[in-house]
Amino acid sequence: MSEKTSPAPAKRNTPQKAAVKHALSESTGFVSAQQLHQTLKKHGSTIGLATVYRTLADLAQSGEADSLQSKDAEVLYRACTTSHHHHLICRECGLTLEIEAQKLEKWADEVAGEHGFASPSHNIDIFGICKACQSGK
Amino acid sequence: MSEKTSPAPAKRNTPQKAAVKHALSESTGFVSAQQLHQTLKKHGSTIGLATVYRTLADLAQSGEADSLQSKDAEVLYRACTTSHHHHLICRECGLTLEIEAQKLEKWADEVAGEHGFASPSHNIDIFGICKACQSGK
DNA sequence: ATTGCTATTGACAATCATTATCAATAAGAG
DNA sequence: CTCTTATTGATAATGATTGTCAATAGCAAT
Repeated sequence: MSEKTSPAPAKRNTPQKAAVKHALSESTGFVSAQQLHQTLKKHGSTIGLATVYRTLADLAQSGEADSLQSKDAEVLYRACTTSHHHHLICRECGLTLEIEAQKLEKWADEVAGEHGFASPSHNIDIFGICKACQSGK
Repeated sequence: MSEKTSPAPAKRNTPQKAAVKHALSESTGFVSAQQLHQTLKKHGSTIGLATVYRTLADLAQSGEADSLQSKDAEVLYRACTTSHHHHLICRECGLTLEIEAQKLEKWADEVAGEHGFASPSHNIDIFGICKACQSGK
């Protein structure tokens, strides 16, 4: 051990990362790493599956993407604005709308505080069947 | 095919199911199927892992247990009252408190309705560090 | 209490998403 | 251009969950 606590990895820009970002921004709803990998390959990319996973994890950590768990125990990602928000997701087609809810943020933090919980965070997602899927069916 | 849509499986009462229910009710927070299986075996049970999974899935479906996905992509279960509610969960020790929030239920359904989404449902969980874990640390 | 039907069980194999490994490659600084 | 090392990609490994299937055991009828 020398002195610093963080070795400062020094990130590099690669065409793979750009490709993942682009593919993610193209998607309308939440997509899995597997799906994204398929899409990328379909478009001619030779990107590796592991790289897609790594890049998505990075994006999620840096706040450039949102992630949530599907029923099937897979993680879904979606490009997003950096501000905090929640989602209204169609169970049929995956259409996703971003929802702002200052009241909720406040409510959640209050509930945590009332019970003596520190560092509150929360998970709020609403699901339903969107208009298109209701009529189209 | 005869006439009914559902062959009505006709559930049976077995000591295994009772054991799982009991073990689940003993747990204070959320536990995984794997954990529960370990616990049961530690107490002398010879129950199979698959049976634990099956029983938990049944309990979750019948509303006798709540389930949620952990970060590690595993499903956690917890015995609960049959009424709808949410959770305040300690990230450290797993301590879980049930939260009632009529306002929230209403809010979620309204948001869905405003955007034309039918059959609304939601996923709301609050996380934090409980008092004990804050001081004990 | 005994019998018969079949839901249930448990050991094990099979899936499937995700992560770790590691040699080869290619950013980016000098 | 050269060197350092972050990054990549093919593949193996992991780990939770589900499927398979013969053996077992509820439970309703006898």
